[in-house]
This record gives sequence, C-alpha cells and structure tokens, in this order.
Amino acid sequence: MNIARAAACTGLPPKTIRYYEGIGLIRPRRSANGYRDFGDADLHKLAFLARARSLGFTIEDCRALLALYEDRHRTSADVKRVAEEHLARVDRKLAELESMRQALGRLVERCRGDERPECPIIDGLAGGPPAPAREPAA
Amino acid sequence: MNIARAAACTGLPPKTIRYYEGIGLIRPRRSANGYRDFGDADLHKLAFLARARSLGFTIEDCRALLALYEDRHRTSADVKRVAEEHLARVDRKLAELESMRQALGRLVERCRGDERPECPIIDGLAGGPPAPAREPAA
DNA sequence: ATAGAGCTTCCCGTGACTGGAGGGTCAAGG
DNA sequence: CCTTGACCCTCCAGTCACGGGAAGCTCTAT
Repeated sequence: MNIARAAACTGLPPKTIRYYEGIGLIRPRRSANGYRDFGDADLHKLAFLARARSLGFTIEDCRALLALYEDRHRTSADVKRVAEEHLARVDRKLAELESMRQALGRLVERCRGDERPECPIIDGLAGGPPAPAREPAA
Repeated sequence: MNIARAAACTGLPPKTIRYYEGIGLIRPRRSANGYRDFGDADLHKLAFLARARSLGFTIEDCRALLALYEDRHRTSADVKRVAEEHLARVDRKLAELESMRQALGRLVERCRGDERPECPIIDGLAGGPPAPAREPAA
C-alpha cells in the first residue's frame, strides 16, 4: 500500500507519515521503485500513533508506548506510568489555561467595547490594580 | 537602566527582552558604550508585555495591544475585539484539553497498573473499541 | 594589571510538523 | 511513442517564542 492510501486509512497526512519514518517510529518496506510500501503492521502502528497523538502524548511518549505495544512482556504498570505522567501534564496545563481564562474573562467582561478609549483591558495589562468588580473600594 | 535591572523590574529574562527588541516591540536607547538603556516608558511596555504574554496573548496580539496601549485615539471596541478573539482561542483549547483529559482519564482508570501485560491503555490506543466502563455491552 | 561580572552580537536547537522546490515514476489517452 | 497529470521521492526552510552558548567588548574592584 502506498503512502496516499496509508494516509487515507489512518487519517494522518503523508507528510506526517514520512516524518514518523524519518524519526524512526515506523519502518515501511520499499517497493522496487523506491516508493514506501505499508503493510498491516505499519498501518496498525500508524493508527496507534494517531490515537496517541490525539490524546496529546508527545512523540517521545509515543515512541515509548509503541515499544510497549510491541513488547509482549511489558507490564501494565509500565504503560500506566507513562499515561499518568502525561495525565499530570495535561492537568497542569488545564489549570494554567483555566486561570488564564478566568483573568482574561474578568477583563473582557468589564470592557464596554464602545468607541471610547477608556479600557479596563488595557488598564489591566498596564498594571493598574486588578480593580474590584463593582465597588470602588470603599 | 541596564538590561539586568530591567529584567529584575519586569520579571522578564534578559534574553526575552533582547528578543522583544529584535522583533521591534521595544526600542530602548543605547548608552555610549553600546549597552541598552531602558527608560520608564520601556519598563512600562515590558511590564505590559509580560502581563499580556502571561495571559497567553501571542506576540502578534501583543504588538497590536501595545499599539492600542500607546494610541490615545483607540476605541475600547478595538481592544475588546483582540481580547475576545484570544478568549475564544483559549476556550477552544480548553475544550480540546478537557476532552483529552477525559479520554485519557478513562483509560488510566481502567488500567490496573500491575505486573501483567494486559492493558486497557494499550488496547485503547491500538483501536480496540472504547470499551464500556462496566457492562460488557449486553 | 587583572579578575570577574555584565554587556554585546550571532548562531543553533527546541516540537511536531507544514510548505515548497526539484525531480523521478506510473497509468491513461492520443 | 509521447504527453499529461497524478503520484512519489528527498532535501531545505519556516513555524513560535524563546533559551543555550560561543566569542568578544566593557565596567568595577582590587
């Protein structure tokens, strides 16, 4: 199977598949004409990679997970450790994004968005105090 | 004020400050010896940039926001538009991360993490059906 | 005079691709 | 047999927002 069909099967762009080969994640055979020739095992690995990437695993995580996928003597503890570390990263990122979202939301909320220049967003960024929501600090 | 002190004042690393000058966000004067010399206006801009970046605005957003910050004829609508677009990006990213977190959490939860090779995480990545939480699909 | 800290510029590397140039291969149609 | 167009190949450069480090100049204190 050539690269376009492998791409269609796995949902990965051809460029990405070539990239994965370049960094050693897969090793498809080559036809006599030099074209890549993907077998079932390659397709399974590519689909595996596509799912792992869609869950946010890094390429290096994927490399480790693929090795575990192919190792019949793995332990589920090994797999779980990789996944839990990633989960922790995702949770940290989520917390960071949520705090951004909140701060940003507060600023946007208080901006009238009219034709005048006064703007709590600019003021907030310029370092004015966070400014209370309603009361002008009795 | 030299770069190390400007860095201390704004919380930005010297490297980042040089980078911001490189891409035209700030234009500090130069002393006779060629050292950068930061004035109050530069420090304000740097602090502004630090806050905007910490809210996740891209460098190009920051460029636009700085221009609005310095434009006394801006309208708050202009500012709000930039902020709302960013807010929308943050919300999309949050939704994406939350869905990742959920899928990932489901897999991790179901993995016993013991010494045996059977692993719902690997199975999930390998494309086994999502597999119901408890019931084996009556 | 010298040591050490601080400043300068310049270039390379990051992650995970994506776009494009330049060129070989294949199948169909004239 | 030749051409056209759709494939395929490799290699290089760019993305984003910096960070590391080299090579070299300047300042301060001893």
